[in-house]
Amino acid sequence: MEETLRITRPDEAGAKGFDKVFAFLREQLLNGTIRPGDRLIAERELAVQLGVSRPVLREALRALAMLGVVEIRQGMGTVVRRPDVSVLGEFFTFVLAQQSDITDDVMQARIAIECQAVRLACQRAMESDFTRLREALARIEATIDEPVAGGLADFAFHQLLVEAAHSATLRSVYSAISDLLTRSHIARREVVRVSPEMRAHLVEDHRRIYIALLSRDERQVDETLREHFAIGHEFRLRNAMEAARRAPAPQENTE
Amino acid sequence: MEETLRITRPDEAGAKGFDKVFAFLREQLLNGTIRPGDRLIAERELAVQLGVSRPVLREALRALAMLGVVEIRQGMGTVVRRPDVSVLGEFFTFVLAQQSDITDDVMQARIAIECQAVRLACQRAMESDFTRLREALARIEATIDEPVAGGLADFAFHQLLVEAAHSATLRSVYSAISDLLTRSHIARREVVRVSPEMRAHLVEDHRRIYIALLSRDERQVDETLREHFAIGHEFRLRNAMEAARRAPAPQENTE
DNA sequence: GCCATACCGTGGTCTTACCAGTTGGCCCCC
DNA sequence: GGGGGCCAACTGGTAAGACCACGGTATGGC
Repeated sequence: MEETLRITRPDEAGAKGFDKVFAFLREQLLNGTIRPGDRLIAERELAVQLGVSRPVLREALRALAMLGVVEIRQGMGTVVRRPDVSVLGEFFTFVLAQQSDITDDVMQARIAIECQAVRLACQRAMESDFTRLREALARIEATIDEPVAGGLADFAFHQLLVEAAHSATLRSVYSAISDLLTRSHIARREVVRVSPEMRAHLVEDHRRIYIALLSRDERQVDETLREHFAIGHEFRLRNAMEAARRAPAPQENTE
Repeated sequence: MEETLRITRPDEAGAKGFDKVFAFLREQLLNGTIRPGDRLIAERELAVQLGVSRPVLREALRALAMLGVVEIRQGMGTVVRRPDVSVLGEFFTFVLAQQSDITDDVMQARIAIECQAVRLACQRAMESDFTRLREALARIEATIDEPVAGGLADFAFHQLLVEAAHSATLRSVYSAISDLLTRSHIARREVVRVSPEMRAHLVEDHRRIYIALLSRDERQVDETLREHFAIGHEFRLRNAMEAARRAPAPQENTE
């Protein structure tokens, strides 16, 4: 599999050019050799040190900038950033532009994170978490008749569930995922009205989750949450069928 | 805010160079003017048409490639891709890498993904998935005495569990996470030996997961998997305490 | 008719030069 | 002596032209 190895082995790994540079920087960033806030050395010098031309180095830097790992500013230099979820906006825009059916798949990841989060929350949730959850519950109840505000309240509640786990990783992954789901909701805002029975059910459903979390029983809260998602899914399917002729449009305000 | 507009307005929007090119391609892609599967015109010609140099155009193309929107292949040309969630893996790798005490926290995300994956797998797993799981199981058994190979076999099994869910999103997130965990394992490879009783248990534990998946009972397979993780966690803690004086070093080969 | 080779188009890279913001120091003027 | 403006030396941003490496295709010999 090893191809005829090059005579002019430049310096290190088999990769060359862009791949080499990208891999190098990636490694430095992941290893912590280069840390957020650091300022990279100048492009010209860095290019020499890595044994590549400046354009190639710039390609790699642009790629990293696209991932939000570094920030390039003219005259200032290139500094390492701590990437946050804001970068995902660019990406999700492209994803949603072409495949709208991805939401179902992403939803699976959301359920995964959220269910694990509530389990963790059973161990780690503090009084302040419960307080905020109660407030969110009240807001869900108060905005039950408003499609937009109701959806936001709903989302806020679930967000707080994840916060209660006090896990930075779960929080990061979840926010990225929920960002995508939120965008898709907004994108297809040909709102299907929420039936009155459904509204009452929504409040009760979230309250049950809250109660389950209060008991700090991992299994119970997990299952309660899964039921909530299952019902939301079923409801979404029903709506999709009813409104099948104008668009495959779910509504917002279900979970 | 509009700065003193340039006399040499090149052609269109206020942006110039990279930004102009990126915005142009972005627009074309989102508008559907360029669709997935299409092949972009050659770099040289495209650069001329856009009124920029080739390196700049290449920077933009690399950026898009990083987002998974296009795929650049030497000799073939640049083709538009249907972006999928696989890009998230690259992103999460960077995001999660820079949170301080990764492993424990990331492990929670891993459990989250894997447990959801096996649940989905209960619905979607095909015969081929089971076949590969059986093979992985055999490999675990065969390499039970080899620390490195054993760890790989262990990892492969869990990887296959996620594959069986047939969810691109779960797969992407999982690969990013497991990549990080693998790194941390390698980083602290002052291997603590796996006790003999533990070895026998390992094989049996994975077999139980496989059996549970065979039954396609979501609850059961979820719980079996969680037990597996819990035992691995406990074992890791015990080892950490035993070897407390030289480093907080878990071993590889537990889960 | 088949296979090997040369050709052509593609991305991949290098080189060199110059343009454009930022910064900081130096000098001149007040 | 102090303050403000100018200039120089950074930094990244862009341009042009050449060449290399890879893939497919066409064309030649066999």
